[in-house]
Amino acid sequence: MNDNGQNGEKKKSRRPSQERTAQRDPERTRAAILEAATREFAENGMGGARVDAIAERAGTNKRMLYHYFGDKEQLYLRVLEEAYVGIRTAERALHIGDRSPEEGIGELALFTWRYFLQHPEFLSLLGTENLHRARWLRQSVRLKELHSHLIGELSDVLERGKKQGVFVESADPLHVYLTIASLGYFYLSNQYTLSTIFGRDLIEPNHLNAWERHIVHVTLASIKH
Amino acid sequence: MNDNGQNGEKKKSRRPSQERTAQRDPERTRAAILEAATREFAENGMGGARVDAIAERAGTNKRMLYHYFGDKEQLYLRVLEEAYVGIRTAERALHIGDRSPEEGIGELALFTWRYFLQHPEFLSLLGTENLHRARWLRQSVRLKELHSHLIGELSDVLERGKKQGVFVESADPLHVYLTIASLGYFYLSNQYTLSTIFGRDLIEPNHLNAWERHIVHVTLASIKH
DNA sequence: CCATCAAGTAACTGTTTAGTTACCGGCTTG
DNA sequence: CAAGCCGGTAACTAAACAGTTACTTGATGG
Repeated sequence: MNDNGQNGEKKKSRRPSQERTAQRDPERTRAAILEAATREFAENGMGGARVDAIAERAGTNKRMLYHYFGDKEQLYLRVLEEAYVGIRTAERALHIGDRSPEEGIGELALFTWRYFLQHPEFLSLLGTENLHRARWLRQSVRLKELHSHLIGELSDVLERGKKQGVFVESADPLHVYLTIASLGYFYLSNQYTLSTIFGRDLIEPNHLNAWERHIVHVTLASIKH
Repeated sequence: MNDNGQNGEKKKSRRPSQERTAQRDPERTRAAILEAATREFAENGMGGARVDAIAERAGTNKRMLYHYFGDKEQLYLRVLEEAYVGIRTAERALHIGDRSPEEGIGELALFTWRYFLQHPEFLSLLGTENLHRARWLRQSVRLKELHSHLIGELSDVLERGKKQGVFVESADPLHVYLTIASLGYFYLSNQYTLSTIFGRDLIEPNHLNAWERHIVHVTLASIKH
């Protein structure tokens, strides 16, 4: 079908594509690259991730990657942004203000823990971004407004609890969120070194459940009267 | 050029007992490589660290690096091991059992927080090692015995507190340590993304002090009656 | 004073990597 | 149906990389 000497002029003829497989689907290709990049960056960090590996995982090639995302750094930022959008979107659906203050905080703690547990790639991306001192996140314009909602809603719940006399006056919304996130993040993201040095498999279901209860307990114990 | 003349020193002392001109200094070179590697790995991770950069930072060259440490991976493991030895050694000097149970736990929490604060490279190395699922740490033979002392001593303090009725029966030594470490680790290692998304400079001294107090408060609140 | 050996230097090598270029072919539209 | 745009392929390139080799320097003991 493809005749190399079609007009006799030797242009650098390459190997003809023999098996024409998939139909064209820009949206699918783009999404596949993003997902493959998420896995590759999460597993290997920014320095360890390979552009070739991403293209291969996505079932496409580097040309498309550069076409859709510019370069490795822009692709990485895109991955990071999507990861943040993912957790903040799920968080909004919680509506922690609909319950009693105590239940609301417990609910947020449970949600955060379980989200971390189900999205190890998010934790990993955070680790990588912090290794680089938020070099790429700081350039993001999309993410300024994304996080204020969380603190606002949490602040309301705490105020309500204080008025009802169940929470101490000193309870601070950022501190409460950092407490919840700390306990989940460290346990999961450092599970490999921790399991190694303490000789206990932290990912075992019983330990996981015990730690989930512990997070809720610690969070509430630190702000309750 | 520099002829000392005297060769009357016929003691078979292989080492020149004093006053080495320091042109050549194996011990110093070795230490310089280890320190340079610690910084390079902490700043760039395993995948991002460059062997050339380590040699240059150490004021030497790659030949010496490979001569003393074998290859990049062995050097990295060495750096990681030294980091663990550093914190566990400092920890032992605390003797948390010498005080009342409550003071002992508070002391451990304060120490851990301040050690993390003063050794950001340790946190960074932990992050890198966990990204790779403890691939190198698991191969280490030196580190099996290093950590049991911590849990043992902590366990004693908790038992004493339970007998005195100040701590709840459910208090678990590993959970207590993980709580302390979580709160310190997450705040510091994720300070860059956190400061960016929440618009607050977490490394500012007032915030740092507030978090230090918070860690002690949370830790004790979670185990006290 | 010279043989030896360890400390140290610098240029080199084969491979890997991010990013580019040359080319292909289906689809739309004038 | 020709023109050309757009999704897609694969080979290519310059630079960066981990690791090696050939060599120099200087202290020490015989």
